[in-house]
Amino acid sequence: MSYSIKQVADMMGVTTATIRYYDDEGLLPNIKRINGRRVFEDEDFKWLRVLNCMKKINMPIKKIREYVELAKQGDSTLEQRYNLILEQKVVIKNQIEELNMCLQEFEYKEWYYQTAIKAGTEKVVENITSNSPTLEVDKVPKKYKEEGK
Amino acid sequence: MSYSIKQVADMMGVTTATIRYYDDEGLLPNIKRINGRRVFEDEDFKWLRVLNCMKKINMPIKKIREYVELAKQGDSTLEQRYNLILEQKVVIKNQIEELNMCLQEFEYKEWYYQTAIKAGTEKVVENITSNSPTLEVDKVPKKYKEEGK
DNA sequence: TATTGACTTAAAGTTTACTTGAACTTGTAT
DNA sequence: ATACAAGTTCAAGTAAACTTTAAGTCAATA
Repeated sequence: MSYSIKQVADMMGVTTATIRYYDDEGLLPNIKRINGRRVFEDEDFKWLRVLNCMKKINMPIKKIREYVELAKQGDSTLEQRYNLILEQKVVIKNQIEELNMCLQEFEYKEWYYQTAIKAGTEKVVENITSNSPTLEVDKVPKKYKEEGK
Repeated sequence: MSYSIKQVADMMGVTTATIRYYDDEGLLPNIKRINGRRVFEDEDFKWLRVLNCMKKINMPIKKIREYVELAKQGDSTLEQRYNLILEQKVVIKNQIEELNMCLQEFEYKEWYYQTAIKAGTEKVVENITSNSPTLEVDKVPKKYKEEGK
């Protein structure tokens, strides 16, 4: 089967302009063209799935392109790509952990508002609330920093 | 106890300029001043913890400010704030689910590269790989869309 | 044959979230 | 007394990731 840019855009939940932008940025190597139009094949979805993930974990386009460039160089970069994947696994796991902390905070807030709504005021709830200055800070740096450029 | 802008910035993992920016954007209401300097107290950390979470789930500043504005209006907005929290809980849960899908994809990739490295080439692994066009699309829209403004 | 709709490129514009710079104030240490 | 570190405001600058616009191509349908 083959797919138009619009079909792929819909599958990824973005606009066709965004797909073209990704292509311009070198994130979509080797996409077939027919009469100048991009044609996506089943084979291309292997990479599109990974790209989709990389976008979701907020990897910057520049970093995704680095991976693409490595892949284009073939077997000599297998180790590098493997390491990149391992690093990203750590990033994902940390993100999940942080989100779980946030979920807890929001579950507390849920209870907080339920209690306040019952009482008709939040004055009642406030003196129960903890106010110790503990903040959940990233174990891993904010977003992705340049690691020597 | 009271804390300087620098101490709070460090706790949140951002710069003092970012804290000032948040303040300018109305995300830090009622911060005490001594000689014009911001002074944070234990009480303020209740909100800072929530703010920290809202940032981590990528709530746009505009949306966070909406919540702050509601909170400033007092008990009459309890229901609205409760609903906002419930919505955000859904967002967090979806994000966690998506990240788990990504983790799986990356775990597959980990195996992929281990296998390829052993074989010395990825040619061997490629014909095992699935190439069906299934993409994990957001159940919840990309980021936060305007919900009627 | 004419129109329509989906595609194309290239360049400019927009949005968000900071970041930086310049000029100034204040409390503490030498 | 003087310097320095850490704070302040306000305005302008930056980076990333799209988004929009303009002008054009192409295949299929009325």
